[in-house]
Amino acid sequence: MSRELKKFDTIYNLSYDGTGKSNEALVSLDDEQRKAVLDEGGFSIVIAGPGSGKTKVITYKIAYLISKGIDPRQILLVTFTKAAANEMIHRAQQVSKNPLDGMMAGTFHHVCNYLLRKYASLLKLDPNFSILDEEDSLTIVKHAINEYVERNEKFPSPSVILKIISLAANTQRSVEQTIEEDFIYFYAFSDKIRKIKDEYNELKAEQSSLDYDDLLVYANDLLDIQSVREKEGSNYLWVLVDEFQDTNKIQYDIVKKFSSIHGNLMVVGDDAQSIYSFRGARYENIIEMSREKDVKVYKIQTNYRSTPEIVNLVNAMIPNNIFSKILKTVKNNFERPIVVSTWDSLEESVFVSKKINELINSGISPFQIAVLYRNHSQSMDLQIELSKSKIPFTVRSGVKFTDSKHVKDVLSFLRVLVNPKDSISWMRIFQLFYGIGKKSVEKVLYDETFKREPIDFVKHISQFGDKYEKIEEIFKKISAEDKPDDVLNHVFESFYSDYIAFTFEDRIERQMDIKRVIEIAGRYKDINDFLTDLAITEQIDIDRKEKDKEESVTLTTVHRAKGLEWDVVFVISVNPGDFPSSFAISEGKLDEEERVFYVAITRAKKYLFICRQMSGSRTPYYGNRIQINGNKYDFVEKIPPALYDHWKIN
DNA sequence: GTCTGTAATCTTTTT
DNA sequence: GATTACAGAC
Repeated sequence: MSRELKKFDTIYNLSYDGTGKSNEALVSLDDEQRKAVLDEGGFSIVIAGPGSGKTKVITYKIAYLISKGIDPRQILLVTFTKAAANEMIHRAQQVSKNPLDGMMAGTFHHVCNYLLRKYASLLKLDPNFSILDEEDSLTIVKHAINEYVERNEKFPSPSVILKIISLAANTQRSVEQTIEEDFIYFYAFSDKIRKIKDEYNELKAEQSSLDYDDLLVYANDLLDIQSVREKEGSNYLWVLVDEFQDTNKIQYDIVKKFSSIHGNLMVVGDDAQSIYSFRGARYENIIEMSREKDVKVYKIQTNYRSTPEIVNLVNAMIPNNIFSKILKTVKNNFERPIVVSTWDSLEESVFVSKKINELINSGISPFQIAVLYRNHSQSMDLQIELSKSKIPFTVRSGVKFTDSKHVKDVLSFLRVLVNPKDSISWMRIFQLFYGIGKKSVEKVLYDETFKREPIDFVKHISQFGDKYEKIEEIFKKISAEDKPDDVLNHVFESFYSDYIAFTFEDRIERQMDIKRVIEIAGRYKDINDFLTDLAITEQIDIDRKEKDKEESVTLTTVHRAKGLEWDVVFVISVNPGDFPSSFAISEGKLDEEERVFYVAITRAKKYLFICRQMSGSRTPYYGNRIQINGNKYDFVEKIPPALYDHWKIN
């Protein structure tokens, strides 16, 4: 492990202005934070409790490195979302007053995508590959299933198959091993599922398409090539990884390879906040790494976010406390968290909505209020209630805008232009035209000439019949070299606008959506850049302006609330079966649910309301309603009663 | 072969 | 509640 940095014995070296005279920046860090920032190299882990200034540590770390003369291009920052990366760069820039141009920062998917486009030829990949979302992947899996599974044969559903294939990739295990360890119930199907996976991979290769997992898998393979690892690895003198508790096996491997040359790696995370095990995340990565040789472990455990009352409750609920953390608090006493019991979901919605109204009237900004829930459907009643009360709200969970049919339809045109082999998109396009259904699509897709030169072929596709005329017309006017918004504009004006008007009830909204897509596309010169960003950047806000967001209450799943904070937080539907989910109860995966709950309650700065329904959980799908009284899966039962006030609403 | 209306099925979390 | 499968009309 090389130590490229000199040891610095004073804290005066980091400055706002880069002159080395002011120590203002470092003084604003506490002792725990400062130790982590001043770490001089090698492997280190920062165990960061919620609200302990983790972002601050990373941003100061970056500023510190830059003040030592390290080129921003020598730093690789991997974060959980693109938004987090942007935020950190922005703040690091403010601290250091130095531009951070050229710094590599983004999610694993961003970093891997970058590598793959750059070195595609080494893996015999088309650099213009499409990125498949879950729906696309599922479509292909279904095709693969048809190859091996008889009609009416009893078999796990396509989405389960995809889940198994995906988990296997993320944990770098074989399908058989994955089934044995995590899906034992499907043991009898192991052989067929492996065949389906092979077929699925072949189909993707034929279409030059990669799914989300492939981005990681191929990038990891790429870094196994010595020349690539050495070239990329020596680019990065420092590697920083945020939310390390949510990295999975393959991501951990990628990190190791990136830092294999210089050996300066700092990971930041909190094992108690690991909530992505369904895609292979292992908080054990932190523990494993902490046991490696020469690793330094820093703990930052002072909570700057929440009131002492909230921190007390949080401390009582820390899951799998391996590093025996206990949060310290710095804020003044305020109010105790409140457990609110209502009869059912409707009553709960009415309560939350009324309370929000009160809080807003007392001067709290709607922007500082959030409602968190375990799954999206739990927000439906509340959405209705908030609308009735005319309380503005923004929903972060649910179907992503870019997943809606109309948006995917128009994007398909862009996708086939850059990657003509993308038959998933061709299918979508063809079926938009009246009179073309599944059978016709197959006929075209299997046509030899089409297979060879799809784009040229569609310019004469009307020889297949009159119903193809419109397609021919459109493709004569658009090309891969055009700007993305020009292509979309043409598609929209020449037919898709009419298609919407003819097909959908909510035509105006959908047409507006497409216009907004075109507007966003206008920020890009290159079609592929635009498509890639849409595919792997978490949220493209489409229907709301920044100003609207500031004036509205946030509704979100706990998963999407990661890293965020609000003055007022309502956690709703904390009923056994809802939260923790019935799924987790039946699978015996309660520890992860506890961590999700922990993440939820640690988002609150001043007011925390934990809402539960006495009528029991509303998950009829899994059979019996689960009674709440005395239930061992009841989170509220686990909180010492002295730490909260109880309100009973009726 | 395609379109359309209705019945059946499934429902966690996300890049 | 949303997607999918199926049946029957064109």
